[in-house]
Amino acid sequence: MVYRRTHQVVKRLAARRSAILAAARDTAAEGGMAAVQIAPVAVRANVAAGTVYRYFPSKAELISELIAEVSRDELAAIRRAADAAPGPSSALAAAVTTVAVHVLSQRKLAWGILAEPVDVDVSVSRLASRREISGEIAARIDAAVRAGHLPAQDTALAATALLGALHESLVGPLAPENLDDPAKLRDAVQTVTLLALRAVGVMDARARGLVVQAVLPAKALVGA
Amino acid sequence: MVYRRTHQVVKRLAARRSAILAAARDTAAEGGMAAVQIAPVAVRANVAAGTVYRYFPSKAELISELIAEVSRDELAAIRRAADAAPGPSSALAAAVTTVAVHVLSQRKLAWGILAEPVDVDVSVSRLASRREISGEIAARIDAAVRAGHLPAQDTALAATALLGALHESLVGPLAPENLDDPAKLRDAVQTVTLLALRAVGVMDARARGLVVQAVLPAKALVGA
DNA sequence: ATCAGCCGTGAATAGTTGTTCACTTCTTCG
DNA sequence: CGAAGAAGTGAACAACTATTCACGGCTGAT
Repeated sequence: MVYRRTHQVVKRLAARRSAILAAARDTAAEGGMAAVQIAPVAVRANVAAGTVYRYFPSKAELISELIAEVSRDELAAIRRAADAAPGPSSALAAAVTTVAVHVLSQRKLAWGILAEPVDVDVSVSRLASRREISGEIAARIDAAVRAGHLPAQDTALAATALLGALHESLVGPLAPENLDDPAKLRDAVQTVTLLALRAVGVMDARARGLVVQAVLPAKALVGA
Repeated sequence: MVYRRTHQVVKRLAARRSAILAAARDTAAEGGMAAVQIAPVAVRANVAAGTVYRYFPSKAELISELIAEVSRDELAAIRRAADAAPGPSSALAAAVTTVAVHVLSQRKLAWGILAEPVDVDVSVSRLASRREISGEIAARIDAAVRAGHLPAQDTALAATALLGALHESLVGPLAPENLDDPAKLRDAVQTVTLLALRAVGVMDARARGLVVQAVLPAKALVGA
């Protein structure tokens, strides 16, 4: 063999792969999943359509990786926020607020990742994505239950319900319109966080306190 | 003119139209929205593919009417259940339970109506459907707030969040598996109803009582 | 009975995109 | 430099279905 992959080439290949994924992500953030078609993504990544297939076996695989990537980022953010909280209830509040802020700051992308119709089958990766996030929330609920802050309950079902509430009310088709206004955005985040905390059994008065504390650090994340 | 539509013909045309819609509904209930293709629906309705287009200008229109029809039924059931309740809080509990029971008893259809990817654009009719149901729930929350049973809140946002929670936890991809078992089904309905009531501010103890009362009549609706 | 006009038909059409592949260009190493 | 092989290209292909439409049969008034 007179040709071997040199380190430089390996790096270039990895960079190109990332560029294609990034192009897909940007496209989805702008125009939703429907806009993520091979040809436009290829153009955006400065490659030919055929090149995309050197890196991803199919469009389904490309989108699956996109979903996985976004999901990873989301999960990391949730963990970071929750781990920084002083107690289990605060951690849960922080986790919920983080999800709310995240989906609001990238609404089209979130909608695409979560629910937008896609012409290829991405159900397994969407399922995995939901499972990860839901599992994390469930763990936080469980911690609060074990600490005696919440009544015993089916934490997995509760976590799923909370995420459904957040997504539907913030990025679903009935989501309020003017969420670009920072004040309205904060109100919406507070409102849904309050709903979520009460849903799992936090007393109204205590929930209101937790919400206020959770929203302060989360606001800083909006830019991230 | 030597031909005019006689009453008999008008009736036959209406019947055929209904048959096509019913075929579409059955198909969706069995195989989801993806299975609702013109050719299979036509076969099921005992007509040719072209005939479908004598009754519906496009597939999008057919599915839109399907969504509207299911939505109408759902709304009627919610109103019936809520109006039969003794007070505003019971009415809200009944409404929530009704939604839960309905989506569970026709999970594939519900998923198709609500969120399943469709190749044609049905966003407007889905939006209308959600608006109707959400509006009804919002009205019930509002009634409970005005009766002093709940704290003041953004009822529209709360209603949307509740529906999101119900749908995601009961028909979403993370919904529990063995909901065919009646006991498990009842547990799931009770759990999510409890979550929903607490979310809007019903005290835990009181919410548990409302749930029990609401689930009794709702169980009878499962067959409907 | 008969004919005008509507209803029903289903094979053919058309438009959309993911995917392929023969060919070109680039990279590595003797 | 030149050969070997990998990466990149993009036009052509394939598959899937909604939609069309020219034709045959049915319905209803005369």
